[in-house]
This record gives sequence, structure tokens and C-alpha cells, in this order.
Amino acid sequence: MQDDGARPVGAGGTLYRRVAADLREAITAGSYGSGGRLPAEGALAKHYGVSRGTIRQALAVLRSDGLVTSRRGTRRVVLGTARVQSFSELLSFTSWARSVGEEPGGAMESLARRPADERECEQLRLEPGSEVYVTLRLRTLSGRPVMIERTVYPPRVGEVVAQLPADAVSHTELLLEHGIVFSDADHTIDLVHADTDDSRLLGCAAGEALLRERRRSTDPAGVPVELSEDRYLPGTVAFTVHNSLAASALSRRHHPVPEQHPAEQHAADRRIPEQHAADQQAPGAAEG
Amino acid sequence: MQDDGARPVGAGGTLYRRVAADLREAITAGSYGSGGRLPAEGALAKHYGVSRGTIRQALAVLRSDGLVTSRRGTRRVVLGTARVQSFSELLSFTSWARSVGEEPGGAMESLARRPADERECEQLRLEPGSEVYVTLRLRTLSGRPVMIERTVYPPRVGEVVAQLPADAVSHTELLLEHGIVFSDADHTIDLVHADTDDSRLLGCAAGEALLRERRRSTDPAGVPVELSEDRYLPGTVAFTVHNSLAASALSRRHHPVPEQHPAEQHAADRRIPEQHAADQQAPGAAEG
DNA sequence: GGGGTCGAGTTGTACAGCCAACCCATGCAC
DNA sequence: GTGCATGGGTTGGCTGTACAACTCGACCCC
Repeated sequence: MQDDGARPVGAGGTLYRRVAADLREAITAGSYGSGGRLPAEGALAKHYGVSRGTIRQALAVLRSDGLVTSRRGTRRVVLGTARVQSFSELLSFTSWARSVGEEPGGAMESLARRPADERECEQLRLEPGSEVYVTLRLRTLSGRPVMIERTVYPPRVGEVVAQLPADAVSHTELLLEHGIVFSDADHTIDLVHADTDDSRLLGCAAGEALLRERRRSTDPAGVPVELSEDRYLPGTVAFTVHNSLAASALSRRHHPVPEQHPAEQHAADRRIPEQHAADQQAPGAAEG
Repeated sequence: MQDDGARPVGAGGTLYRRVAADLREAITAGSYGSGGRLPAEGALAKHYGVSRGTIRQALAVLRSDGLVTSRRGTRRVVLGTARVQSFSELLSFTSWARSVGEEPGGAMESLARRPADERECEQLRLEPGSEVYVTLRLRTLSGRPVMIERTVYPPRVGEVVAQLPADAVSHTELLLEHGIVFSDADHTIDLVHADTDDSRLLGCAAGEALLRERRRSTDPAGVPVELSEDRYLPGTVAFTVHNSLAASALSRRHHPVPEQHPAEQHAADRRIPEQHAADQQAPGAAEG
């Protein structure tokens, strides 16, 4: 319809994505205010010259990002004007570091090949007895140690990782160039106490509390590509998430979670001072 | 078509929701295996006797829950058979505790009314100088102290909270009975050290690390209903989230919370030419 | 002023169809 | 065997239509 410069420019692939990007820009710029109402679907459809279905697809993206509400009978309302980070900024330390204006670094401390244990076979969907590649890396922000990353790769991926230079900053990006794509990930966030490796590399006291993120990532075909455990120094990161009645992805888990009844081991582990130390050099990931 | 008992029964509201529930049940029961392929959309449509569009809506739900992949050219693949918890199990301590088979408890330690500070006014979208209700509660799991909850309510909600008995277990459920619905929430997870209140109530050492979740919740109309900060003893909970290239909600934040630039209103002319020009006030971003 | 009714406006649900893009197994050429 | 082309199967994207369910302000009655 009207070609007055409000066209879904951007050349970003599909129609609904361009519309979504355009609306997101307007929202984060504050054009509708916080708590303000968006135009009706019909009005947007006419404005962009597309069908209402396409507009609805675009708005579904914004809703799932937590930018707008959505309910029957009334126009959509702007929930917040916060910038929403992309999938890669969550998955890749490098990509995230750059997005906050810091210079990411990574130093490979060790790389080994060994037989996978039972849990790793299940999580990475490998035959029992398969080998895996295990890495330990120190990640830095503008030279400052910030995080310890322990990753387990299946052979297909590990063989590529083993070829990378020891000071490679972004494994994710380099793997992408080898055709290994990260598409989905499950994350589990909790608190853990520093073991001797942690304290040595991060320069903190042994037993000091760290923020832990365990992750299991898959490629677009649903094939697992990594199992990772990241431990952050306190005060360096916070994880944020939006959820809603419409579509929720986050959940809270009881900690003594896998197997056994929750009734068993209460008082025993309530106040773990600095155990957890040597119990796993293998990253545990979400869900068992 | 065939009425052979594979009909989307369940009486759970809309068609696509019933289909989604039916498929979810089949997946978590392992009917397709982990890594197995789902039937084609067309086959499912014929099976359930609905249109392909409805099937796609149902599958979109499962995809956003992280149960299945989705890409052009090939059938959907089962990602995992993990149970996905509901929105309320994340939002409400009580609802979560019950879902893991423990008995939740809550004891109001203090309730006060005081003027809101600047940040609270912005976050709760209140006029400067408005009053807020502030609560401090100790939450328990089967009698064991687990979490400290500090919540700030706007007057509309606080007036109701102030009427609740001091030993009420679930504020969320009681508020629901008063017509106050929680629909969307932003969560930020990081690590914090126990202050004197924390150590006294939780029975831990002062300065011990706790897992912190800060939350801002809104009702279906996008109006803020609470601002909360929960501090968990280590080893009691873990937060899990799924994200994907398709739709991501989680992100990672640099901690020295970049005190954001006051959003400039330049782009106000990006607005779609529409009515309602006078209804926006606070351009303040929704950040916590 | 208080309270209820009504209706225009808006989003949700469901249907149908068409084509493009893509994956992958098959089979053929070399 | 290896590599490449082909083609069927499958999902993604977009359009159009129709109706249901819901919100909310305007309006009327008392």
C-alpha cells in the first residue's frame, strides 16, 4: 500500500521477520511508550501492505520476546522497551562479550580424549563406549578472568575442535565455518563452589561460590553437539529470562533432582560449605 | 476423519491446545523415542481430522517448549522427553513446591507501607511519590527454611496483601481470588551474599553466597503487579530454560548493570499513523 | 452518581489453498 | 566407488475468509 518509507525494509529475509524487526525497533525506540498500545492488526496489515496473518506472525515473535502482551478483545500493550538479546549471545560467550562492549578472550587449558561415561552417552546420544573430547578453557573479558568453561564434545565435533588453535577466541564461530550449527539449547543455572582448578585459574579462593550454567546444545536436526558447564565469578554476569502464561520455557527445579525421591536427602546437603569440589570434572547438563 | 479414539479428547478448550496436549503426552511417554521423527503435518491433520494450520499451531507450542525441532524439508524430531513445567510453577513458590512433592510454607516477617523510590516508581509505573507495600517473608520446604522473599507491591495489590493472614502460604493464589492475575514476568538470576536478615532467617552465615532471582510481574493488561527479590540457600533450587534460534527469551547480562541512557524520543515519528496520540508517559525502560 | 446494557472494535481460532525452499534417498553417470 | 542430478516428500511463508470470544467505552435507566 502506501510506500511512504515505512515499508518493511531491512532486506532481512522473510516478510514477517522484516515487519517484526521494524516494529521491534519502533518499540525499543520508545515510539509507543512503555505501557502504550500498538495499532490494531488490521491497521498494521494495511500499513505494511501484507495480510493479517503475516502481521500476526510478526507479533508472535515480539510476544515471545516479552516485548508486548497479547489478549483477546484489546490492542496489544508494550510491556517493556528492553533490548532483547539473540540466541547466539546466550550461547556464545564471545558473541555476548562483544555485545556488551568488552573484548572476549579464551585460553585452552587442556584438551583430552577419553571414553564417555554413561550419562554422557545418554546426553550426547552416543553408543556406549564411544569416546568424547573434553576441553577446559579460561574465558576472559578485556583480559580479566571471568569464567571457566568445561565442555564435552561428541567425536564428530571434537575432531574439529582439536584442530583449532589453542588461543582461538570463539569456538562457536569456528565450528560454524565447519558446518556445525547450534540451534537449540537447554540451560540450567545454579550455584556451585570453586574447586582447585577454578580457584587457580580464576584467581579466587577455593570454595568460593560461583554462578554455574550447564548447557546441552543440539544442531537443527536435533543431534547433540556439546555438553558444557560454565562457572562465572560472582558479579560478572546475570541471566535474564522472560516468560508468560502464553508460552513459558523456564522452570525451577528441585536440586537433589535426578532419580531418587525428593524426600530422602534433606538435611544432609542443606549447607554445603565447599563440597562439590571434585565430584565432577564432567559438565552435567540440563535434565537427566 | 477416523473416530477411532485418537480424537483430540481432553476437553481442554481449543482444538489446537487439545492436539498439542495429546502430542505432548505421546512424546513424554516416549512413543516416538528420543531423536525420533514425528508424523508429517498432513498425516497428523488427517489423523486428528483438523486442518494443517491447526496442526501447525499445536506443533508451534511444542517447539516453543523445546520438545521438538522444526526445519524446512524434513519431519520434526523429538528433542527430549523432559516434563515442561508451567508458568505458575515458576512464578509461585507454592505451586512449584507442590509440583516437586514438598510442602510449602510462608511466614510473614514484616509488612510496611512507605513511599516508593525512583526506581520502584518506574518499574511499577507509578506516579512519583506514590506509596508501596513492602513485605519480607521466609519460605520453607517441609519446614526447612529455603528462601527469603522481599516483595514490593503497588497500592492496588498491596491493599489486598495487607489483608491476608500472616501465615498464608500462597499469596499468588489468594490474589488470584481477588481478581489479580499474573500473566508475564521478567526474571534476572545471579548471585548475592547474605545480609544480616538473610543469615538470621535462613540460618546461614552472614556473607554466604545465595542464589538470587529478581522478578517483575505484570497482569494480562501489562500493568505491573509486583517487584520481587528471592534469595535461595545453595543447593535448594536450579533454574532451567530452553531457547533456540527460532525463539529465544533468555539472555545474559553484564553485571555492572549499565545504567542505561535515557531513551531518546527522537524516533517518535516512526509511529504508525494512528489515533491515540496522548496516552504515553513514562519512557523508562523495563530493566531490573 | 451508581449500575447495567449494548455495540463497535479487536484479537483468537479454524479453515482452505498455493507456491517456495529445503532434505534426502534413489539412481544414474563416470 | 564416487560424485552428481533428479524427484518425491515435507515444512516454511503468505494470502484470504469467516466466525467466536472478549474488552471497554458510550449510553441509558434508575
